[in-house]
Amino acid sequence: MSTRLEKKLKTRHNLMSAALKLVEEGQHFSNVSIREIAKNAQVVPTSFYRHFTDMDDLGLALVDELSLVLRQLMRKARQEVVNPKLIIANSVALYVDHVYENRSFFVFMSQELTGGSARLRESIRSELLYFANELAADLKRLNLINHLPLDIADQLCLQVIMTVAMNTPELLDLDKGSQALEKLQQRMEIQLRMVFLGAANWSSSKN
Amino acid sequence: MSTRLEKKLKTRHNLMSAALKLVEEGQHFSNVSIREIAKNAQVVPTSFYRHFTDMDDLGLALVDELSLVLRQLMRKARQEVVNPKLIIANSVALYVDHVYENRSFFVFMSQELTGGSARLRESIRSELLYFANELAADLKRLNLINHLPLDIADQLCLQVIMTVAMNTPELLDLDKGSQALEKLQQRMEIQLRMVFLGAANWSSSKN
DNA sequence: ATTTTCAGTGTACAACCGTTGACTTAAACA
DNA sequence: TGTTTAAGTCAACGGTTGTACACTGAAAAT
Repeated sequence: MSTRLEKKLKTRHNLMSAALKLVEEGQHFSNVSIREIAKNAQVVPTSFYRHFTDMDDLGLALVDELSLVLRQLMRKARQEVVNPKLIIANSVALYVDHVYENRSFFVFMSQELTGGSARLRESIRSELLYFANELAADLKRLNLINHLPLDIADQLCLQVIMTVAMNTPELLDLDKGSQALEKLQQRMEIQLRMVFLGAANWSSSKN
Repeated sequence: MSTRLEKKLKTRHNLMSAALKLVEEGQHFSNVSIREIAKNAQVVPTSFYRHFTDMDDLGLALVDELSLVLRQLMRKARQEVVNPKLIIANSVALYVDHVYENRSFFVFMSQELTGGSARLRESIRSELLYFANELAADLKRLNLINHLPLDIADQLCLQVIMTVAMNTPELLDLDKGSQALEKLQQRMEIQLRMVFLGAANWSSSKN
């Protein structure tokens, strides 16, 4: 009924999902045990080693999946070509939605960006950097930052990504319909607008 | 030779230092065990409970000490009243120095800002918020942001703090004299200048 | 049809964990 | 001087951990 490879991949996926689930439930990734993961994946503990050498190994695999989640977000954003006037507010709303839809991934990312092993941190950072470059390409394509010097445009996009990432841990602590979330969302919009405004006025300043 | 209270406080301090040391050595705070801390503090494990009910309790005590470290930074910054033209570059350099001088605290703060228990996270966030308000008061006193609307000034200061905090994890991964550190420092300066520039041009924009 | 491969099983062990309760002993107190 | 207080000790518990090793059984390869 199912090939061996299919079964293996399925178990692998179950292990990763189990880890993610435990992280989403509040545990720190470095505190999740192999046995706990195996139990949640309905597999005996030693089976873990058939798929990953290490928890770090599993973490890196999760980062890879994370990149898919980010790419998916990018695609959603591209489809919603809107009035440039509202692009910031819309993008923030889109992001917030995406975070709630893929909560566990963003919990994992936020945690490991600052707390994980050196390799995991590095891995996530380079993922964000890649994402920033994608954003830069998109904004250029939409003629939104063409008037800026190239290095300033890149810097701007990196800062946008970092600003969003920086607000994510707090975002993850708030309930979906809450007033606090509304406030945070507004704050993100203001921060982004400030950054854009700063970039726009960069050349005209005496730097 | 020494009062009972002195001895107690000393042991308490040893426990906190031991925890901090283990965190600095690469472990995540939530992964540090009471026994390990006790061993490093040259005390029997059960002695831990004479001082803290919990690891969370110890964590909150560390946040309190952290606030002292931040206040100390603020004081240093106030003494260095410099040419406003260079204030950003100087402040960044000052901050970087302070981070290297109090490495373990900033490792702890970075970790727990995103990864710790809900209470710890909240505690550190409010610490940063307090710090942002202090900064706002100082900048107003120096007539550096007096021309801005009050809410924008506050928003600016919060964003400055968040920008610095956001870059700290990466800062902690770099060696003191390295070229990568130099680059990061420059990036922080640019980011801060962008934010200031954005705030300065806020009113004149159509918001 | 027979052999090989290998994902998943089961057992086992030594190390570590948090926390308990009863104890010692020296400083603080009356 | 005698009594109280409480920081630090000690032994012990039940539970969890990572991982080694030998195994099974069905899919894949021959």
